[in-house]
Amino acid sequence: MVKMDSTLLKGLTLLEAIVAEGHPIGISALARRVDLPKSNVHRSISALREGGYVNFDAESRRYYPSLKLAQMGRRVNAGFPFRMAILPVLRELVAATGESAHFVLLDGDSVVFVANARPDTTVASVIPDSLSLRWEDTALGVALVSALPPEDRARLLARTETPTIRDWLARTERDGIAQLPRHATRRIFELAAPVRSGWDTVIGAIGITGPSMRFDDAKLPDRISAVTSAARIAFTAHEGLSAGPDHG
Amino acid sequence: MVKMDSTLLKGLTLLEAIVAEGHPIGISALARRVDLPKSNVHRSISALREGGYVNFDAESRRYYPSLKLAQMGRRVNAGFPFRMAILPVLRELVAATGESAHFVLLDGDSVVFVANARPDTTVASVIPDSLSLRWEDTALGVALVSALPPEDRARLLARTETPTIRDWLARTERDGIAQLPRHATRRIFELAAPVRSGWDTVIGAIGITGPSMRFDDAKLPDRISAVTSAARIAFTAHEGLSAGPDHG
DNA sequence: TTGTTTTGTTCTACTATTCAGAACGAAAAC
DNA sequence: GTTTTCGTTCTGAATAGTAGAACAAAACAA
Repeated sequence: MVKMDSTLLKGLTLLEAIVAEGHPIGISALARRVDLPKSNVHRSISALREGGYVNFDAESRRYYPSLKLAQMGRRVNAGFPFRMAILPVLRELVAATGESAHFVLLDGDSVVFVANARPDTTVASVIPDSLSLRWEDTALGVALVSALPPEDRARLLARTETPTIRDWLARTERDGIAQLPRHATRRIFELAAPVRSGWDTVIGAIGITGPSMRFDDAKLPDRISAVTSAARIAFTAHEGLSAGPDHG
Repeated sequence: MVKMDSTLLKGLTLLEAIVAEGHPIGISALARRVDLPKSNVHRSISALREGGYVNFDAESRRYYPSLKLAQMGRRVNAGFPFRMAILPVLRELVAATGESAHFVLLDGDSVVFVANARPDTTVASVIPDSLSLRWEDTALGVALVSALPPEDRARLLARTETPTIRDWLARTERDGIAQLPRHATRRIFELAAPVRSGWDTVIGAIGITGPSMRFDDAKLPDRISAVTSAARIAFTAHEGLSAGPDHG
């Protein structure tokens, strides 16, 4: 076993617990949640406070996360290696199709929108960076999962209740592209393909979205080829990058 | 002096350094940056890795932040007490003016967009949550700074090079509202007022933005009164909340 | 190639820090 | 008024982090 700072790990777990709580929480409740002595939590939280990661509501004597994490999160996303590499590809996809382009990564049961590019023209629906969506709720997610190794795909499938998802997955695997002419709740269409690294492991998905009214059968072949070619060049053009995150 | 986990604090500083770097970085460079022994950094970074906060690029043997922080950041922002309290006020402002409404907090030399609301209609420019902008680049920031205690304002002014900013600040202080008919780079107008707590300390700024073409002198008085009244009710309506973050 | 420097990683004895439970007054709840 | 829960401080004992040396593997220079 590798040596490491257990104190640091415990503190981070504590921070996660505070974040997960979603509202200000007191020492005792927190100690119960993470199963640690009160005095211990009290000391650790002092460090988090000193570091500026949590605020203290003096009136209710409760702790809640400060905005520091939110700002660090933005920086992380902005400088994420994948993002830097993928952005030019997305811009090209926007130029080719005139629609918004997106790149997503899998994280647990969700897809995270790591990078987005949109046309200069006015758009109705905007996807913010690092938005997290259930994979089965978007073509990007379906495209990604369709290309996963069987065991991983099975594990994800076991946890979903969407009845038609298996058909959609099968169609996507056959065509190499996930199509969604009209999103269930948002009035948009989606077109997405998995992105593979040089060794054929899936690392994400790339795709475009736009108003459903622009889901035109005549334009479809061109758009499909634009998306698939974007997926192809996505990482062959940037081989210098590593195989990806080793977590998640 | 209060007792606290110094290991945790050191680890967080390390994490901050990795995030600040903006690109993958090795152990030695990192150790130099934070002025700590290599072996020390190595051990701490193992914990960060175990926690899923940093990834390891095996090829270059360099470390970079994972997307975990980005996702935690989103959660933090979504559940931030200020945000919850201010959102209804913003929605009302949107209803009254038909333009996008925003609430910002000061953080260092920047304003952070903590909460945003926008009309149902299509909008060209969208401000994402927790966007960070230099205060002098937006009317929201000018409104906030104009209401700061003299010493704080002077400190911020000393660090800016924008020549016309003093005039703008003076006008804002006189009128109680910051106006910007046309943004320097983006084609929008801005209208903003400082938000004070019950004890007359500034805690943020509230305002609206929209296309410059809609900066109509006839509508201006109504919009100004809408913004100022929103600033007034912003925190009298939510006295239950504490005075705010104790950091920043 | 060869030699030199820098890198990431492991090991160690020393020491400082965290641990866990008890104890406390102050609020809340009953 | 009593009991429970709360946040906080205090301990000795035990553990975990410290800093420097040592190492092989890369990267660099000549």
